[in-house]
Amino acid sequence: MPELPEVETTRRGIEPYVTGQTIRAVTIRNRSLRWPVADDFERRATGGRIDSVGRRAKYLLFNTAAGSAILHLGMSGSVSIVPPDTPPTVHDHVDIELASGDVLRFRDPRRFGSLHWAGDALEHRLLKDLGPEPLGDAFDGDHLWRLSRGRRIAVKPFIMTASVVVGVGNIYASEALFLAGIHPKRQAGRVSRSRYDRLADTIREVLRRAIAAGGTTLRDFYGFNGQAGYFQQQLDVYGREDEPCHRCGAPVRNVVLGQRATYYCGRCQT
DNA sequence: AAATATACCTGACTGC
DNA sequence: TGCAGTCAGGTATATT
Repeated sequence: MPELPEVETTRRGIEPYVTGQTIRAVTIRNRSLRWPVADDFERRATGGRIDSVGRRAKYLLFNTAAGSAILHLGMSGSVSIVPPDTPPTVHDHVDIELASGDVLRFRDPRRFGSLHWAGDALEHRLLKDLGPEPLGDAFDGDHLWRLSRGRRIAVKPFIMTASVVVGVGNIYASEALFLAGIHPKRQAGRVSRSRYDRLADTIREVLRRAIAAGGTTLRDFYGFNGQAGYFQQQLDVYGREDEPCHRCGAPVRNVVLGQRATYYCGRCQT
């Protein structure tokens, strides 16, 4: 399941193959993604030169002078670079053929992903109201503390809210809260300023480490070249129900919080 | 306004 | 072996 580290791993993987390439053709085999792909996507994208491959939150941005393709991998999406004339398989929904002959291929079995075109990607409705990048300068403990005052929502769903901070998905939310020693059910408005400083640090730390490890492969995430990430080997709590806490040895607990599996140590996290 | 529920989808897994 | 049922989860949107 792509979270920010998986998307960033993908971005870095495809960047050398895509940057500077002109889009020769676009083939969309299935437009029924999370939102239907616009009818004019092919026309607007074809012929443009991809000057850079960017990322905002978990959206990949293929930037041309005329605008950007905005690709979200959803839960099960992946992109790969394949040689010319590689036959598509059942869930290969979009091909972007480059001047080099390589094809940028989007596969998404569950079709929770999406593909848009925008003249200015950052002004697109899906992007314009997003919170700061967790690895950027605008994100710190003070930001979390200010936004959380008076909020009764549990801290875990709070840090997973896109208008608060982007890119903190279910796995890394549990991990960051463990490292910060904060109970996931604690009300966001009742976490102290100093603990938010610590939490901002652990969010950055866990995301950086996961990017360095090539992402987390839990079920069906693989990088652009089919390579598995290996951050799952470093997970402290996620998916470790009843196994001993790495810090104190107490069994890791699993509860559902806001419809999401949540893992934590009942002794270390308060 | 904030909190919570819903919708989208299919592969992987479970239990019979 | 097969089948029905359950679960997973990102996130915009609808509902409370």
